[in-house]
Amino acid sequence: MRTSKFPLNTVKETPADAEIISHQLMLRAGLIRKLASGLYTWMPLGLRVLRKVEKIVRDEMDKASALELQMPIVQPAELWEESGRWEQYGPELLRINDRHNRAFCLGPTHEEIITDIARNELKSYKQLPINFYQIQTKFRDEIRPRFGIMRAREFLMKDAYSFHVDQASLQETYDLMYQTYSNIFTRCGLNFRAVDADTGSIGGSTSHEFHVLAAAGEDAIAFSTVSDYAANLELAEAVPSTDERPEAKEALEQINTPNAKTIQDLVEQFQRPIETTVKTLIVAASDEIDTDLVALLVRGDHELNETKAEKLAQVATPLRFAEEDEIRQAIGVGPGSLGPINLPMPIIIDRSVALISDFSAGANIDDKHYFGINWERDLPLPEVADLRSVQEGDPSPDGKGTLTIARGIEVGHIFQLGKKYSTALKANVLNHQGKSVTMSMGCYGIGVSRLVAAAIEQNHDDSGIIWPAAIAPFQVALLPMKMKKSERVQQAVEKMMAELEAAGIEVLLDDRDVRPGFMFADMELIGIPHRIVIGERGLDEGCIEYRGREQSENSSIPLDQVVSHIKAALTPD
RNA sequence: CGGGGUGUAGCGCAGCCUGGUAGCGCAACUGCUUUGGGAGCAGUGGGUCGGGAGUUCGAAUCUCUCCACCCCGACCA
Repeated sequence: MRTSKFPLNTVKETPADAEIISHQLMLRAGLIRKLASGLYTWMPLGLRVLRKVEKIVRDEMDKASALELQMPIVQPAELWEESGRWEQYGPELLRINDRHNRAFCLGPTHEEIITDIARNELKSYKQLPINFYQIQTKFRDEIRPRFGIMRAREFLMKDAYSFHVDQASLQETYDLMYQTYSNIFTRCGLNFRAVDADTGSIGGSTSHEFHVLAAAGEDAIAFSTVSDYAANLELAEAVPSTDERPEAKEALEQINTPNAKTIQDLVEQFQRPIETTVKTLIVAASDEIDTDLVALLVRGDHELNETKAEKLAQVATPLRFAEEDEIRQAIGVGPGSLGPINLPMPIIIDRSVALISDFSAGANIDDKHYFGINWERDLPLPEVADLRSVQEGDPSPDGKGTLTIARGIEVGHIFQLGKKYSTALKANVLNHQGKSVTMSMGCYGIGVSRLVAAAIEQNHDDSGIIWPAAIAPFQVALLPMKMKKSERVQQAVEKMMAELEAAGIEVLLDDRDVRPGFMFADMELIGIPHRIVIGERGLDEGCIEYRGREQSENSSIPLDQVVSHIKAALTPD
């Protein structure tokens, strides 16, 4: 390909409305253009990258014996009513009426459609297991689309759905998909982690998210420094580093603390170690108990994990912190002096709180705190639960190593759906005994367009994108110096171009009549992994100059060795 | 949807407070010179100042209203 036939549309200045680096670079490099909020055109250069990712995904899915099909984007309301999601899904589901005023929606996902296919087409256990997939445009009317292609309303997704006669078969395919996903992200050259995930509202038992590690990630994930353990921060189990509570040494003492409203104040004014302070958080109670409020206690240096708190039977869903006047009414004290002693409501304490002695907390009297509180001596030990978010350096729950916390971009998610949709839509097959059984289902998604943005988040420098080899739009940038003036350069470039293309290498020849610096800057911005410069200077020695996108020095390569050199550079390690 | 912010040439911005012929840089186009890290000079084209209404002799500028877009939160590939 030649730049004269393949306009690059690069821009030097960063568009004002792009916040994160991948969005900025995708606009600057001319990969995408915005049409409206959350809607993007993939320009020719960007589409080449998208297609490469698609090809890798397709390749690995086919290897895993999944079958590609393609379902409609527009879906009839009836199927969604049958699954119950027409009501459930909310405004993210874009609903439309046709000319006959029949209700449809734009597919945000395809469980209903594929389950309808399955119940019509699959009759026998002999046809199972089977795994269908498609790579197709999805539409979700996101509340707030942002970060360009990363959270767009229209996006490209690979979604797969598997059907099974029993759980064991589902587990087998699930494991295969886990491996397939690992292969896909590895081939795309990404640093990723498979993370234990919340099954949330979709239901089912087991679920993993695949996260690309990058600072711009929207999710915090915790993972072990030595093992495969990784979990969403909301879900990572907080394991105390000690398992015995030390002996009580101090006497219980009520202290005047007129200027201490926060843990920070207490630590600074009274030299109490922060690890022996306790935060008392008052939240709304669920209907399961008689009181309106519940107290949750975590150590002063820990953060309450709202997801974990919400899962407690005593706590209202969604979690709601009590207002100051509610607290005053119930306890007769403001939020700055709360503590477990004489607290007129159920108390649930974090595991680590159960393991401290001689700790400090509010006295439930304005401007007073207790120091030297000890469980069982001064008050009974309340219910203990895992309430806090893990922190960097906490022991890994699997007992191997400690936890590191990083941000991740979710590019894949695999679920064991179980029978949620197959039951709702009555998708049954006959089993070995000739009995009708409801099929079990798995579903497996990859955000194909998001993956492109994630790859940039993880691979860029000040000059622009650094594509991982497998998804680069072109493999080699061929840059002639003063081609218009030099017959010799012209001939050498044409010959080189022909040789590289004959060897199956994707070359972008910059045949624009622009200055060298302009070419270099453009090729670095769009992230071509390998660069060949041909000029009079090198030709005198019978050489070209080669530089990898991540290198800072040129190397000279004899003309007749260029193809083999490039081929070697393109071969994965 | 709640909170914050921005709309002026393809992109980045100034002008608005204090109303009076719409400007700068980049990009584009033409010509000449130049050519190993985003060239120089000369010239050219491009604007319903987000839309509507109002105030005024006169509105990019003041008022009202609608719209679009961006950022923070709940959701998710």
